[in-house]
Amino acid sequence: MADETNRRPLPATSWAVLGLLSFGEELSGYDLKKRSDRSLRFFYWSPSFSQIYSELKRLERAGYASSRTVAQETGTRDKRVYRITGTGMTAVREWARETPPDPPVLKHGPMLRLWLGHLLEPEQMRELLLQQQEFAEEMRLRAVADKTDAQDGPSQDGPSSAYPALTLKWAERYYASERDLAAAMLEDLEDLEDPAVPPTARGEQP
Amino acid sequence: MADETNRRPLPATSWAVLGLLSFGEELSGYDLKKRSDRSLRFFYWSPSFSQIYSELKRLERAGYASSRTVAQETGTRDKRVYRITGTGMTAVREWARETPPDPPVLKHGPMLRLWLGHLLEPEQMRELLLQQQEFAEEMRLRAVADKTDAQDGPSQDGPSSAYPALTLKWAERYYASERDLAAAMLEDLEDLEDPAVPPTARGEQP
DNA sequence: ACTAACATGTAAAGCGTTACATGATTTA
DNA sequence: TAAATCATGTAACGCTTTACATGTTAGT
Repeated sequence: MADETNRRPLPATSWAVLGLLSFGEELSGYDLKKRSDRSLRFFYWSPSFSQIYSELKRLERAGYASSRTVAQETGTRDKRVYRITGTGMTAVREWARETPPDPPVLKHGPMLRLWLGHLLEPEQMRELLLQQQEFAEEMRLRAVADKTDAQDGPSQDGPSSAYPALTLKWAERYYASERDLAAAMLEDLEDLEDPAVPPTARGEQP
Repeated sequence: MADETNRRPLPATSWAVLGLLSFGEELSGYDLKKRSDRSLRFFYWSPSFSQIYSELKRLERAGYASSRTVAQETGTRDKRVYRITGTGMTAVREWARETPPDPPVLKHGPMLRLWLGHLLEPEQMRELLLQQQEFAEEMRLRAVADKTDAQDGPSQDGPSSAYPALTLKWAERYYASERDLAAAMLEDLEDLEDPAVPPTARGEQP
């Protein structure tokens, strides 16, 4: 039963978790965290285990998900699995359609350091940018891997995995760009430290 | 005097605010919020007024900043202005040099909606992407404007504004890419909805 | 037998926002 | 003289993480 005492709108994270369930599968908190790391992670952040567990409780309280315990074979262990309800499908659909998204937020730690370049040695700035390139390339490769995973296992009925695949394609390009942006800034940095060759003198006019 | 009872490491936001002070100016909380909106905002998020005020108190308690009240002319109004201390400069320099940055975090609300494309109408997805393009272009233009502002007003002594300008240049490219990524996804979406012309048949072979 | 990974949570604490309160200054 | 902006905070609240607690399963 839905507990309708909570009239406050749910935070985006709740909808993200309910979104993971909206593909129709019955999943445990642990499963949801893994799915989250392979999808949400690339364009939204992936919530911690403990938050996923508490979001699931909230969703159940709201009537948007139902749970049951599953006992495995002979062991006494029981795991709790969640499934989206009809009410939940209606609610998440309405949220996705009607609630205008907040502007994207970027928290870019490395760029924060580079902004404080007057406190760093040039070598440290280069190091930061190289690490950033590596990170971006690694994320890009993971997005590619998860995209092919999602396409190879189209599973059964459920909704098409076309849109998740589309966002992973977006992520692939996003991290490629992130990688190239680091490379470009590396060049800008060299121009700055070597004023003998001003940037306008490179690659202009034959 | 520094209150050394607090041994916990400061959160990144504290360093960001101290970073704003590390350029040497004496600034009020209000000033800092404005600076933040014109620099940090593009690659890190801009904290709220109330958080800036509480961060300033924490920085003063830690001995990293000092404040004094300034009375304007005849009015009884007094404003509090902050300046970084020597200890503060040392601390923020060490933080920037020694503390490895967390990986960049992106919270992309529009992409979260698009990932749930099976809950939306195609027209709504197009609308989301168009708004995203607009947003990205607006941010890009603001970064350009703030970059020229920063270069035109090199002010007096202080550290060079070269590194802030560099990060604004990065932001300019970042938001240009964000804009183009939305356009690319718009095309992918059309390919998806019109399977008569598969994507591989566009622009390949003569 | 031991270790790593699986699995499910609770508790405490801090981060960060929104709403609220207050008052001065400037502009229309 | 009314409204908008400048300016400085406090209080309440909720989001989110880290640390902790507990036990199972699978591999070596």
